[in-house]
Amino acid sequence: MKAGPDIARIAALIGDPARANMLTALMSGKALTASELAAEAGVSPPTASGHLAKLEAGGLIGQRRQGRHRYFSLTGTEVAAVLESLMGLASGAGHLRTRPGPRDEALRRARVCYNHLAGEMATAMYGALLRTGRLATTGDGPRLTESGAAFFSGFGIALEPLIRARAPLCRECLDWSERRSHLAGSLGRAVLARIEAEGWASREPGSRAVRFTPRGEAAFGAWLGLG
Amino acid sequence: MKAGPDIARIAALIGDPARANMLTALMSGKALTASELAAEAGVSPPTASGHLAKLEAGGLIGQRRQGRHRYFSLTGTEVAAVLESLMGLASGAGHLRTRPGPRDEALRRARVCYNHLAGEMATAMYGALLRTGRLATTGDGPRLTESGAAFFSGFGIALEPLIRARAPLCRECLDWSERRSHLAGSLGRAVLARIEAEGWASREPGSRAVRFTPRGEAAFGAWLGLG
DNA sequence: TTCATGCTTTGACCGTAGCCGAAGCACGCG
DNA sequence: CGCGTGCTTCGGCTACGGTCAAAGCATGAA
Repeated sequence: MKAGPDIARIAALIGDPARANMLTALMSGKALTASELAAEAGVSPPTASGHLAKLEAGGLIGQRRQGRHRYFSLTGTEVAAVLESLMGLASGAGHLRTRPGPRDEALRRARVCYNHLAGEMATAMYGALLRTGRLATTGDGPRLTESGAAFFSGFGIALEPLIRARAPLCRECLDWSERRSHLAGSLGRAVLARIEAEGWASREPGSRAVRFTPRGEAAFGAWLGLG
Repeated sequence: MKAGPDIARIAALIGDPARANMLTALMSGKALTASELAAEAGVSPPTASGHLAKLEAGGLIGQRRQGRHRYFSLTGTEVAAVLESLMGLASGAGHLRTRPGPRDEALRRARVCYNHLAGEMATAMYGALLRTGRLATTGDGPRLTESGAAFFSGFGIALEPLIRARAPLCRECLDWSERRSHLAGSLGRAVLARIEAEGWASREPGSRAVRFTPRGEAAFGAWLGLG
C-alpha cells in the first residue's frame, strides 16, 4: 500500500463541485479573478477564496497579482490533461440520460483546451498533420518534421522563438469528446492564435466554445487538405 | 457553468483515501476480492463494502461473482489512464519531500499498468517500436504496420484473435513516472503476457512492480534492438 | 489622508460522509 | 439439513469540510 503517489489528495481537490466548476472555467486558458471564479462556481467570495487557497496549495492553480485584482490560472498543461481525461470518464461512464444540448454540440465541434484547440476540428487537424507527414510520432510525443516546419512557417507562425523557449513545442492531449488525441504544446497554442488572428474563428465569451465562420471553416479545411 | 460533464462526481469518488487505495491496488490488473481490498485500504469489511458499492455505481469498477467470492476489477483502460495521469500530477505537484524509496525505484523501472507494461522499460519499448516502423501513429492512437505484424507474430503473439475482438488493438497510455507514452490495448496486454511466459520477468506478489531477470532484460533489449 | 473596491480571515453553523459493531443474508460445504 | 465463511445492511457515532455573515486587510483612487 502507499505504492505510488498520493492520488487521493488531488482527486479530492477536484472532487468538490465548486472547485470543479472553477477548474472547468479555467480550462478556457484565460486567467480569471477571484470574483469571476466565485460567480462561476456559484458560491460567495469568502468560500471561493478558501477554495482557491486550497487549489493553490495543491499546486493545481497559480496566481498573478495585477493592480488590485488577483488573476488565477491553471499551473500547466498537465493539470489540463487530467481534467480533460476526467471529463472523458464522466461523459462516458456518467449518466448518459443528459443528452447533449446545443451548447454541448458547439463544444464538441471546437473548443479551447487550456490554450490550444480541441474537439472535432482539432482531432481532424491532428490526423491530417500526421497523415501528410508534417508531424511524426516518437515515444516521447509528436515531433515536427522538416516539411512540417515549412508548412507552419508558411502559415505565418514564427517557429524560432517557440523552439528557443524551454516549453515543449509539440505535445498531444487526449480529447474527452472525441476520445482521440489533438495537438497541444506551444505549437498548438500558436496555431490557435493564428486561426483567431486570421479571422477564421472566435471564442464565445464566457465559454470554452470556439465558433468558426463558414468561410473560416472552409479555409481551415483547404489549409489542411481535408476532404 | 455546467459546461461539459460532471467531473466532480468521479473525482470525489477517487478523492477518498480508502477508495484511492483500492483503485491503486486494482491498477495491478488483477481482480481482487472485497476482503483483500478492505485490507489494502486499511478499513473494516463493512466500510469497504460501502466504498465498493459507490465505485461500482460510479462506473469505475465492475464485479464478477465466482463461488462465494466477489472479484472486483477496473471497468477499463480509460479508468486506468485517468488514475495514471493523476499519479503523474501527484508525484510532480505533490510534496516532493518523500524521496523515492527502493520500492518506488522498482516501480519506475517496470510495473503493471492495468494489464500492460509501464515504466522505463515500457516507454523504451514504445519508442523503439515507433522508430523502427513497427507502429505508426495516426490521430487516433497508434496503428500496427505490416512489418510490425510480422514482428509480433515472430514473437509468438497470435494477432488474428486480437484483431477479431472488438477491443482496440493498440492504444497509448501516459506514464506517470516517465511522462511519456507507452503501449496499451490488447496488443500491449499480449506483449506483457508473452514476456512473462518467456520467463523474462515476473510480477512481484502484492505489488505492481515487474522484476526483470538479468537474462530477461538482455533478451528484451536484443528483441527490440535497444542500444 | 480618506474613501471605495477586491479579497481574505475569523467564527459559528450545519450537512454529509466516513467509520465501526452487531446483526442479517447468501452461498458452499460437510 | 445445519454450520461456517464472505459479504452486505443497519444504526449510531464522530468529525471533517463546505458555507456564509461580518469584520479585517490591503491596494488604488480622490
